[in-house]
Amino acid sequence: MGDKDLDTEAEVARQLAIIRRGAVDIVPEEELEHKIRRSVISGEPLRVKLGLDPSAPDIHVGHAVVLYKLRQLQDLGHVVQLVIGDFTGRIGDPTGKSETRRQLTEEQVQANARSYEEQVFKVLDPARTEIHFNSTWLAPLTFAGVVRLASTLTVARMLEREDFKKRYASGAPISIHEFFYPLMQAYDSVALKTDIELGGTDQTFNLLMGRTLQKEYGASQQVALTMPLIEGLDGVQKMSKSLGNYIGVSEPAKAIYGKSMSIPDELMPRYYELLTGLPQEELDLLFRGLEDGSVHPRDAKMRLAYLLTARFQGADAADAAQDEFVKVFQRGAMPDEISEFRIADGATALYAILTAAQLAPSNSEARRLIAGGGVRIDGVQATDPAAIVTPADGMVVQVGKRKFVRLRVSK
RNA sequence: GGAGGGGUACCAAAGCGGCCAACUGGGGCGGACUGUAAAUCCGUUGCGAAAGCUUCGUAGGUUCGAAUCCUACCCCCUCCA
Repeated sequence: MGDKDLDTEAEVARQLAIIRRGAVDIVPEEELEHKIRRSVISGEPLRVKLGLDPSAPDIHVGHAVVLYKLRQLQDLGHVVQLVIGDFTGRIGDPTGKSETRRQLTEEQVQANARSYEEQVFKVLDPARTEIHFNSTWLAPLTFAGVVRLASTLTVARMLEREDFKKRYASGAPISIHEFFYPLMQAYDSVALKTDIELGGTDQTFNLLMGRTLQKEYGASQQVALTMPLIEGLDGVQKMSKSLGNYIGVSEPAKAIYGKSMSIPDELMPRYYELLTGLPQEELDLLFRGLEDGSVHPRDAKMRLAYLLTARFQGADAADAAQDEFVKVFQRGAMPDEISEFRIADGATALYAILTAAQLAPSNSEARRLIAGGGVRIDGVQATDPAAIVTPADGMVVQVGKRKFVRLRVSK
């Protein structure tokens, strides 16, 4: 074996190690190794696919886990194929939700795609990213083509999929067309000659379907690379928009910072591992410090919050968010910037002000908040639900720990 | 197609003629403690300033009075075909 071969093998091993880090599963791993070796020798980058749902362009930190992995692959010289599922989105995701997905217009799809780009490029390298729309190859399929697609697998095989299995077992309805969702996603891989497809562990079935279908169509089979689904702010449920336990990558710096600070301590290592990209040695050091008590969990979390905020909103914004956090929550002072609310001059019921300024959803709720001691005016607790207040220009009304509004009196 | 069971607030789940705006648990919100963590404790959780008004699958009916009884309809589940 010559030096060149040694170099090649070292490079293959290096890439494998990086790709493996944090991944739940690589199926099959030997194939990935072959693909990498071929790529290293030929200088041809691997094509790495990620499918995106066109209807929900709100990327949160949970998605970022996968994006980070993609970024690592890009840094290894490979190319990312983002597939906007504009066609897929039209027939409904088999999530078991009853409401039928509404059809998106061309304009909406385009707008969502742009929104995706903006968010995704906070992590990905645009120079190594291709964006595709799967209507390009799915829309022209004839019925014969569709039948051919469908003939590649059996109902029993489809029912291996967890949510189908459950719904079938429990007697919940499964529409035939839902079977096409995995098929279409798999066909994307055929059309794009994908080498590796990424996804959360919930995507395992779909990713493997890609392999099956590629084989059916005589193409080289992709490797399925799954990443963990990260828990949301509550520390229990998977991060998702519908559960409201997410940190959105486009949220204001303050929100990203604050939400990060509110995660349970137990979740910290996971977030550090999956979202910060810090070197393993540094993580080990940190985790050891947390265990033996030499690092205060609060400080570790502040650093995490800072890293996340800086990643998605820039270092300057992260600095400001951290200063603000220390000021408002650790020292109990007022934030620098408080949104303003215009109010007419003259005595008004406090609860009415809260409702009008959207600090409370209804007058009844506002009254409860006051009675519960959750309302402050210029830092002074107000406890009388029937209180009448004469608003002064600049007066700050606060609900709970984090909601502030400055009153601006219009004459 | 046949037989049975069920639809109650964000979720789960009591209530089965007045004491029910509806037990209880979870979740949410607020307070105390703190590190906007966890755990714990307390309060609160339809709207309305109030009087009161609208809620218990939908629409009618019985009654002084219904989430509770009757009728029709819709939906779900279990077993059988």
